[in-house]
Amino acid sequence: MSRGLNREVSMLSQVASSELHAHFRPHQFLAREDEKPVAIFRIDEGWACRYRLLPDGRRQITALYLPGDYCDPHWALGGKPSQPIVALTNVRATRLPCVPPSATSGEGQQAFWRSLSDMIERQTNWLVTLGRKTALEKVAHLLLELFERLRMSGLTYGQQCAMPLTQMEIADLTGLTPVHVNRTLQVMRTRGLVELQAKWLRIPDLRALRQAAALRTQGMAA
Amino acid sequence: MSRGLNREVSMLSQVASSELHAHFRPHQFLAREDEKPVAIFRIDEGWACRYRLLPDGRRQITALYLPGDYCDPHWALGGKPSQPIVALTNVRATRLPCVPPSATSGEGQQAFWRSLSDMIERQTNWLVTLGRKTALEKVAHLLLELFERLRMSGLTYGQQCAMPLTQMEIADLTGLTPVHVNRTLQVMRTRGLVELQAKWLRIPDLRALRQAAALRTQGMAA
DNA sequence: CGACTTATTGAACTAATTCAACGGCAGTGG
DNA sequence: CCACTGCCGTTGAATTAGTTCAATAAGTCG
Repeated sequence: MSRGLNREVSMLSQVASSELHAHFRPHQFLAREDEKPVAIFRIDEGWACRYRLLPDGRRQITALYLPGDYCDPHWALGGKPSQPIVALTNVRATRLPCVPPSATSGEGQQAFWRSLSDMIERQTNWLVTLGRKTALEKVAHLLLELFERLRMSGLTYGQQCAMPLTQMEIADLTGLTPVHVNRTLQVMRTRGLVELQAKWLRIPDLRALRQAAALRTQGMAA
Repeated sequence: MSRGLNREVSMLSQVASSELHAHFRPHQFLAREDEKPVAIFRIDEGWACRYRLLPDGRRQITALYLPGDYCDPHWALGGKPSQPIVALTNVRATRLPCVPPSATSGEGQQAFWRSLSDMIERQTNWLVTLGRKTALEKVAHLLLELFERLRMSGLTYGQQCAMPLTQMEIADLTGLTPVHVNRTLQVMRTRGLVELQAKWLRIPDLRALRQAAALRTQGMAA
């Protein structure tokens, strides 16, 4: 999924609306801002993100969608997409009906609510990180979250996982500049916190990285 | 960043569980971290907030609850409070049963879902602000959001509304230091963006403040 | 008043940004 | 094949937005 530049003949971004499956190439939109309530996608393969662009070009990515994620779950609450969603890699996704919350029940919906709940929780954690943490803590948080989310989906291999993000994308996720992301990653590498090369991430010491991310409670000098 | 100085009082924070109404004084908890799923409160009067504290004392406030808000709506999705909620002023609140999403319908629930949806939307906006905006934009965003939320509840008086937050609380909301909040407010005052004194906020030019906040360019056409 | 919290100001400092340049690598096109 | 182009990662130097430390004023409340 990382670099498989699959040259597709069709420039159509979506298959016919009656179809369940869709796929997208990097930079293609899964949803546009203020668009009509389209379907909700479940990502089957690849990465996507939601973001907002400020008038002067500053960009902040506000959610990352990995395989298994719904995209975007909170539309089911009645909102319209207020931010575009774009593919970061090649993406395979499944189109799901956009159900109102009161009309839902059953097993699949249970998973869906949990997914929404998780997204809110992650989002809240990022408020703390963006508001109060240092560059290194921010990047550590991101890489750790990626690894752990992928691990939950069985997409890690020992201490490793795919990491297709460019440093500029990492910057837009962490609220830093690409240059500073670069320098921060170098520090993390020399400290042995991460190994990151050729779009693969290896985390030698998960505990140390958690410590560096200052995520939840941890013992520190009193 | 705000130093430790965590002086949350640990008095009894709730009235008897059979009662519908509860009230809290500043620094009292409406909910504690990782507590059992208690009731959901609807704030009837006063302000409260949800926050996270880092081991070294840095604090980030992750949600602000104003009159009319549910506290916290996303618990209905099955999560437990992962962050404490504390009263910022005197608070009157109504205790509501914690309903599972699948068992809900009707008029009141409609409002509840919209409330959750709004909270997610606001939270997403804050990701952008904390990640990518300048100090002045951050503070402008906060004051603007406060004013517009209070206006929706009929709690504004012309161009004015209550603003009980201390500069330190503003700092913990915007991810700045209290000192820098002070200086930023002074700049905003001299630019005529806000008048702020004696816990009252006046916004002479709403449009100018919106501009300064670099929010989405759209008047919220009441 | 006295104790405390909050607001304000100055000066030194630093984490992160900005600007600019260079090298590698992949895709493109002759 | 090679040159060309664009993107991405890397590095250096100068700058700046925001922090930190410290001290003083101003409000609040018993």
